[in-house]
Amino acid sequence: MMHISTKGEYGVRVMIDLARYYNKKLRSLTDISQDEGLPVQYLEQLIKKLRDADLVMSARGAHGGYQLSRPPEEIRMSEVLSVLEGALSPYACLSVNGAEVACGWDKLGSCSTRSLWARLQEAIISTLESITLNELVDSEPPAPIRVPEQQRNIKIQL
Amino acid sequence: MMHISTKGEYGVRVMIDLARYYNKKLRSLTDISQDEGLPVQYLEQLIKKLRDADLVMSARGAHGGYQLSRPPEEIRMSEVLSVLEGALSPYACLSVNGAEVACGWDKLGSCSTRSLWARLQEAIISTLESITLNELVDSEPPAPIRVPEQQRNIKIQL
DNA sequence: TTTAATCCGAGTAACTCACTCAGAATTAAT
DNA sequence: ATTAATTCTGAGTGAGTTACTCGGATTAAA
Repeated sequence: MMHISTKGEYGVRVMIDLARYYNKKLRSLTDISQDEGLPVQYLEQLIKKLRDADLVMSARGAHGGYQLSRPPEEIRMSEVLSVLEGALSPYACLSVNGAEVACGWDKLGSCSTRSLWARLQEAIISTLESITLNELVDSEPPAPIRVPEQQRNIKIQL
Repeated sequence: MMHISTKGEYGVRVMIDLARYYNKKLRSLTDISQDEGLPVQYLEQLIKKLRDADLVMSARGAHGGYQLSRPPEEIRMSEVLSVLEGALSPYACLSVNGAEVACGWDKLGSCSTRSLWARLQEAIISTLESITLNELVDSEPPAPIRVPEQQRNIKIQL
């Protein structure tokens, strides 16, 4: 359970990549995809979300690319992940901003599991809010890697 | 993201139901499903996992049913949910018991996101370990409810 | 004008989810 | 002994999600 999808994983990787080059140069998706070993066309979808949420800025045309809209220390992982993966809530009863959504049970006054999900959500959100992008950036940009095709999409069952 | 499935949700509800009747009587699945408003045949699948994990015991035949194997205060939600939903890890790099699984990136020494998922996992597991089943049980068994069919499976998008 | 890039919408194979269906095995009550 | 109530087991399924790909339009530097 509770696994994050490649949207979140790849998106965070992209953000870390951009943080390494913050205030240095624009990064094109082809560069990012080569250095991080991720499929370009899939990244296009992800970075659209990041741009719509104003976490990154883009420049079109030749020698275009992306850069962070804000310094890495002002970008919290809660923001990044909620943009990429949707609400950080483990259950429909609860939403990110505190607004509540009705479900069949709580209308009938019997949502015994609610406090469980509420506490879990609180834990998830507060940890993700406490981590900023610059904490995940190692000073040196590592050498470009190539991940073999077969080693993607690994999942643990039980 | 981070949403739990109905396996987890229903399974926790079943455990809460059984906790209410702990040391009182056996509960049949048809009773549970009627009182909680959940589909019987789906519960059969879920409770099999709970039984295999020795969280509940069963008695077959007429007037059979289920009961908790241990008192509710000795059952942690981390146990229940990992049985129902699989590992509580947000990413394949990390597993519940601390044993590590290789992924394409960390073998190449470039798993920049690892510490993020590690901290998230730590938060999730420690909160779920801190909550025992009896904390979720309200003293009085509530009146049986009937959840209208349409109101299941509600999900928030973004 | 060529080339390199972002943008955009659609399509898709594989998988997961949330169940249902059919029936066998076991036990209590009659 | 028969019936009824229950747990057990395995298989199937429609809808949705995931993790992509494909084809092309748009923009801008060289």
